Amino acid sequence: MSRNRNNNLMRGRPWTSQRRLLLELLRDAEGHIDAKELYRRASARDESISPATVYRSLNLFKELGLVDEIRLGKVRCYYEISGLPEHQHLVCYACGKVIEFDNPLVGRLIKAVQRAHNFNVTKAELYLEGYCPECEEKEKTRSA
Amino acid sequence: MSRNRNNNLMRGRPWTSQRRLLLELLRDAEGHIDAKELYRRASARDESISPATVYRSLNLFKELGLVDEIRLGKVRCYYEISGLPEHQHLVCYACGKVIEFDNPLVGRLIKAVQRAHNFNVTKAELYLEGYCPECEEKEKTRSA
DNA sequence: TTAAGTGCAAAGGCTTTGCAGCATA
DNA sequence: TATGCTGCAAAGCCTTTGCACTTAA
Repeated sequence: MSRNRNNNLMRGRPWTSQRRLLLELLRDAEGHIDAKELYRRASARDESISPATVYRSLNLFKELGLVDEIRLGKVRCYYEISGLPEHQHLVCYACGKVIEFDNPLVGRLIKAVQRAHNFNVTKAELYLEGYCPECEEKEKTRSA
Repeated sequence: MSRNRNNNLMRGRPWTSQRRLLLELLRDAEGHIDAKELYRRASARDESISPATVYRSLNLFKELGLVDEIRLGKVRCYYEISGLPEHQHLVCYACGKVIEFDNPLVGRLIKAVQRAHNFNVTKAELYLEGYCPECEEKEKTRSA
């Protein structure tokens, strides 16, 4: 069963040990992880794996719709398994903390834009940046 | 007056010819422009300007809040003058076309998140990706 | 068996940095 | 005059690519 499922996932492409490992790590990551960190974790389990394979696999996974690419904060690129419950990102400009949130307005917004521009929207990413309560407090203290 | 205004913009930092040129080009760009393109346009007017200056200036402008950094499509980084009317981006995955739109729901969404997480939100970016009407049509034709 | 994937190392882009000279304030 | 900016060139990062070897199907 797992075999069939993975064949489907890969749409006929070879199901290699590297791909299995990378997909497993992406699943375990629960949230976003960047290519560098993914390579680091993969190396820990298979020390011969190369960065090239990580990048090639991520591009393949993206193409197959297995992962979504997300850009957060300082132009870093993160990946996460597709099909996780939709969520959006709120990033603290000062400390870099990332909060994932979800709000029903996002869905309504997507539908509205979809209708207005006749676009077939396949991906939505809302990125909010600002200061978290703690950093906001520090900021105030410092300027006072 | 222009002198005072620019001194304020720069918060005491020197108002150099390069910075003046770059800010002028950013203003003329009307929308987003990436560092590479900005360098190209700057070179046309001052052939001795260096990429290093462009990057250094963009970082400074960002720091001073004069421009916003925006990530679109294939992890490219764009800049635009702050304070333009807020707008969001809709990108066609197939042809790369970028549509800027605006929707009042965005404002409501920001306020809701702001309240829910007690964040001082300073920037909001909504990125929608999908297929524009033309590419959607081609896609259908091809698979039929 | 054979098409496809992998590791390695090198090349490519974009961005940052060190340094000596130059310009703004 | 004295910070601070600039150009240049080199270094740094991250990502992609060419090639010979290996592996899944």
